Amino acid sequence: MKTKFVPKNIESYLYDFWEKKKFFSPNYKNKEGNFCIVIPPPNITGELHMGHAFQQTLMDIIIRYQRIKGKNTFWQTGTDHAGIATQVLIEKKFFKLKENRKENNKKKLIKKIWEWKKKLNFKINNQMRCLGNSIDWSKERFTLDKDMSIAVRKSFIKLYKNKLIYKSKKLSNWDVSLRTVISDLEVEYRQVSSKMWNICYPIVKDNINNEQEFLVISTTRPETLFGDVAISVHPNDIRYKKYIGKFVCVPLTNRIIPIISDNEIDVNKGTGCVKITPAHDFKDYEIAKRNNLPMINIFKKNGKLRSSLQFFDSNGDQLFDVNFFVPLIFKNLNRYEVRKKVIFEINKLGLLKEEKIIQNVVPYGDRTGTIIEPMLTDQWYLNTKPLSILAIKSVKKGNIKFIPDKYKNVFFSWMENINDWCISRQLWWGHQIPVWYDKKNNIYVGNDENEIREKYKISKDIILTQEKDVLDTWFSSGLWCFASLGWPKQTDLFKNFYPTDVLVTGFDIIFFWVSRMILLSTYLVKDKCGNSQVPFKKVIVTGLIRDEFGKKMSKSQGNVIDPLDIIHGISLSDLIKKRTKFISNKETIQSISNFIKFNFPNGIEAFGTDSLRFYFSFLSTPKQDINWNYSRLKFCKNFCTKLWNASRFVFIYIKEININTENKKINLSFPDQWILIELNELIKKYDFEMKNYRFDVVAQNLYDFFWNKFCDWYLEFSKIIRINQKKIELEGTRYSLKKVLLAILILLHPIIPYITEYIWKEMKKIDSVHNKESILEESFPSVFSIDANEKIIKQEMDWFQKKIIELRNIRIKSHFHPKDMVFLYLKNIDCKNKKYFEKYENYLKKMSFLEEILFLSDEKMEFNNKFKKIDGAECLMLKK
RNA sequence: GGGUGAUUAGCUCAGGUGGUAGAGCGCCUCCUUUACACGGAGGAUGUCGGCGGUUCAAUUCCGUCAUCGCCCACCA
Repeated sequence: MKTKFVPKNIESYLYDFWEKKKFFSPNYKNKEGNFCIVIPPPNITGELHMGHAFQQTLMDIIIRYQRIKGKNTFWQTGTDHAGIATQVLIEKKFFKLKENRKENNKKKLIKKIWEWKKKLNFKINNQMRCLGNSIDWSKERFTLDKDMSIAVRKSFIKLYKNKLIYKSKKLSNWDVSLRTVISDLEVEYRQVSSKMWNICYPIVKDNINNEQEFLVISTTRPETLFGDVAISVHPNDIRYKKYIGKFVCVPLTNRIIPIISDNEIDVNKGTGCVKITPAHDFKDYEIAKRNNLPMINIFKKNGKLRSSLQFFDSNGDQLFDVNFFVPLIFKNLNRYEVRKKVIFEINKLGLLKEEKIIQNVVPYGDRTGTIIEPMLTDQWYLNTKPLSILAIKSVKKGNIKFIPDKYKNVFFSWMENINDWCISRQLWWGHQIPVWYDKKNNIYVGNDENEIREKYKISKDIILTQEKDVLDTWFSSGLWCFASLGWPKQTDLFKNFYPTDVLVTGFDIIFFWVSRMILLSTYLVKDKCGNSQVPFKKVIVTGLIRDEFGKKMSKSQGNVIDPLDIIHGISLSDLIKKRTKFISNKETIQSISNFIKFNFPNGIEAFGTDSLRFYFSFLSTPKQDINWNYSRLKFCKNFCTKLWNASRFVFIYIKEININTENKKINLSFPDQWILIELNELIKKYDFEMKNYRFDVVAQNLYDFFWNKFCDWYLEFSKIIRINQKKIELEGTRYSLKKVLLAILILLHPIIPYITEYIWKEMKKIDSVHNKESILEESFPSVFSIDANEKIIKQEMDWFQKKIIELRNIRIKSHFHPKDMVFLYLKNIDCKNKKYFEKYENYLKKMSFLEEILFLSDEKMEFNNKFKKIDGAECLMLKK
């Protein structure tokens, strides 16, 4: 073994070795049962970030642990097509925004995305290999695979047949830049300061001679006045009660609309008068439905004002288009230009009462960052309420457990207040909805056109066209747990590994993904008895890794830490380039470069995968936010180095004392017994904490045992035994060293696979007793039975270690060099302690560099107050 | 507004079922000793956010306040 531990020298070839030998494939011979994890499929939009690396490491730790425990393990991998995110990315990257989304571009774009997918998939898989993920690559899947499509269609058809999927015209979240609808979850509300205007609406006089009166409404969106259908006040608002039932004239458009009352109006907000724009506001939409008001759509799909307004009744049925309500000057303007102009014109008319700045909350599309426009559109919905009952039940019954438990309540509160899920998207990249229309817009749902024609006996003369919309990407992701295993086919994988055991994911996608998987799985997948199947038995919810200062890592902040850079290292100049790549502001670039130059003057050193993985296991506390911490990462690398060096020592020892200790009754000395007792305790704790998924505690326990017990004490004992050269002792120590090191390697292997495999192989070279090829074939270390009173051994070791520390202290206080040979005088020591001193004299002398231990009674020697106290005895150290 | 989490050594964080506070880094002193200076030996440092309560005993349980965070809802 080389004297220096260099991660890159061992990591790359070991992964190839594992892969070639197919160690990661399911091995149905194992008797301890099956164990499966499906990966949360990374989006093909980009390479893996620290969060992925973190979560995947935890998954790999679990998988490797279960494998060593004798389970037949399988880790399903794959990637997600990530509908919106990917299409946005490719449109931006390769197509000019203006020419996109024309039907003749569709093929080009899809082709480009597939090329991109291939490239990214390669990169992502390579990263996963670097991380040491024990994945069976032959089973890799993609959410747009043909088999996935089968599962998607099967699910859609079943849900449609059972009347849980329906098409409807409703107010939906419209992203004008993407020109698609998005679901409630994809809307992100941001606190912003915006302008609020008070506008006068003239009340229609019931008598020509009456004075002109006005109702003043408050609005942040004056451009929507073209879609006003009423003014509403609270029925008990004494200020406005008298106007209820009268009419106002909408400024600029000269439409007459009624003044109505509604209990939902808040008298304290704005002026207490609300303009009702049902086609562009969710609350107004509800008010319109309650009060049987019409709805007016005023925007085109790109957010520009329509020249002819679309009128609908309160059920969403289109009534007529009217083209004389919008003045020519507003034609073809986008919503913000309209807003500006409306205010300008209204002011000109003297109808603008007030303008002020307020703090309010505005909905944005989470992928595009554009303000969402509520619009009346035809969309496909999944009625989630009936499904949620099954989902809630399976979690309540404990068939699915959340870890940490608190997330259960997050899940319940969302499930109990769930709204119908809008599953259609006006995009190209995704699963096209399996619905066909004839000329009369009759709907046919099925696997393909031929099947439908046959089933409904539709002649070839009738043209059928497929629904152009695709499904929300989360619809297919929601099937991932079972569809990736082969469902609806009863494949070996599905039969053996479903329901899956553990899902490791972040709290940020509990609603997007975890909940939807539970919803769809419990409804769609049943066991032989017809009981709902859960997609996974446990969900481990991890925290989010932030930078050293607790800030979210983001490209625009220039604070992203790339897991590969930690593994392989990166030079200063490359690091600066990488972190400033997505930033345009020169000052920001400068400050980021300065920060990097100051903190990483030599770039980032190569820590290697194992160090990173050991570090990750320390980070896996049940916290919501996890701060990056270089000093701990460094410590983790030091740990690997220590393991390397300690192993080297053990090998030197084993080689030198070449006694065969196999199949032989071994006499264990005091330190041997002690370290094996400690190892037993470690094994028990390790198992317990692994089952609790407290990898931080596992790592801490392993560290503590290995460093503080094995290296600091046991190896020191072994050196003394080596000096003593007593054959019986040497045998015992050689045996124990081997047993303990092997156990440590196996226990550490799930966390730090490379270095443990490497050392294991080295160990095999020196002292081979079996024909296993890899540490992956080792079994979990069993607890050793010790032929001694464990309690007494531990007590005496405790006494011994305390004594050594006391002696070291006396040495330091007496200003002796650590290796000076000294005489130790003990005066008036009690019997019990004297017994121990005599019993462990040899170890004490060697470990503390004592020439002699001398027991004195009172009279023989005066210590002149220079003595220190040990166990009540006076103690003096003198140089030879 | 509803929910939820956090507050422990200078920094980053552990502390299942209450019983004299732990780790890593950092700091101070000493040591290049034949596995390791990415090391060894020794040391300093905490009224465990504030205030109340339960208890023989509370960092741990309950209440309350303060500060910070997250999630959900919300374009008047």
